[in-house]
Amino acid sequence: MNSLAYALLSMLIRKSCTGYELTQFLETFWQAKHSQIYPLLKKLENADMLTFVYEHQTAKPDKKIYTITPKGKEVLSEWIATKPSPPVSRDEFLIKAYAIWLTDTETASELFNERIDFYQKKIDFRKEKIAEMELAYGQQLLDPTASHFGRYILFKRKLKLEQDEVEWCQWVLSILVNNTEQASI
Amino acid sequence: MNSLAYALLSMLIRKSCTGYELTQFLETFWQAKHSQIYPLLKKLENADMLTFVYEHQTAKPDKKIYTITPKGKEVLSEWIATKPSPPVSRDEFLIKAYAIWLTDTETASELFNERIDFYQKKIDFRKEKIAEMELAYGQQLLDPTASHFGRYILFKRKLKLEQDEVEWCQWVLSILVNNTEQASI
DNA sequence: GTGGACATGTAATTGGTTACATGATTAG
DNA sequence: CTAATCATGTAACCAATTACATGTCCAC
Repeated sequence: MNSLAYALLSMLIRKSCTGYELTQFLETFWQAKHSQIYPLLKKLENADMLTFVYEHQTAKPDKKIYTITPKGKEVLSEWIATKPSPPVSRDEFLIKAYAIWLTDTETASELFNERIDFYQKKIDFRKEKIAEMELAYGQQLLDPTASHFGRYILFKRKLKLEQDEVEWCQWVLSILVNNTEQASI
Repeated sequence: MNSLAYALLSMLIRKSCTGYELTQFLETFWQAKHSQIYPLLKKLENADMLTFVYEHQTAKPDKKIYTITPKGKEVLSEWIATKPSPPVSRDEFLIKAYAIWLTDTETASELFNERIDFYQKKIDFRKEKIAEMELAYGQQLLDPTASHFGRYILFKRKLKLEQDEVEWCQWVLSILVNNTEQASI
């Protein structure tokens, strides 16, 4: 049982999903490719934590819809109370930012502008999803025992993070621009 | 050449270091254990991007002090201008936060309180380092061509991130507490 | 006609963690 | 006397990415 396994269980306890859906919606709190997810779902099924049914589709490939079992629920609930291992973040951009003094203003500005674009798209997506949730569930989102609570607080966290990233990039850009002006006087 | 290799080069271009030092100071923008770093330093040395000298120490093991070569500098500089791959973050706590509705208020509060402690320590450390930098280099930190610039902007970013994390945890805790009160009336 | 969404899987490789290994010094 | 810091390294294992593999439909 690795972290990804618990991540899958925590999504499936809210609603039954296909591996394809899990791959897409996992992004908020974990990242994994389908090549890691499909074998793991099979493993969890063998361990009696999941079951699945086929849904036949014409024109599209058949779906395998996975559902969590009582055993899966138990295993997940017990795990939540254990101490989480420290967060790991690996971001190539930060290496480049650290070494940004080696390059020219144009290259530096381009890097930061692309970073802004990248996060701006995330912000738009995030705001849309938050608005959808608030419209659909309203005050119920602030009930810690409701199944949408976790997703809601995570999206709020991510939005702040993404907005701060853009602000920070703009701050750095302002320094870069300011410096270029001074140099050309 | 993987991301870690560039992370090592970007540290070594600022000043020569031992593998041990690199392991410690890398934390801001990458994470790696010494078992990954030592073999990679050897590999970079074989590729003529690094050189090293032994520093004999009595009572402590000998040090290998690595220095970047002109080739290493060139390879690093060229890499900076290339498009960075998207950030990857894996945080077990977020899985637990997502599934927090499954547990009781006490367990949930403990998780969030421990998270606050974890980040508060980081904030203290970060503030100390920023203060040190500002004292030592002052306005020079805002010069994008100075070697401290990258480190400074990264620390500023990290501090904000860590402070926001604590604020968010406190917001969630306030919801949890508020809800417990209502339930017990 | 090309690329993307849908949908699932395996194989090969690289990246990263844990454990093994050594050894002196210092602080609690 | 136990744990932590300094200091470097290897081996075994697990986690994750990239590449291989298949097939239809729809939009541009």
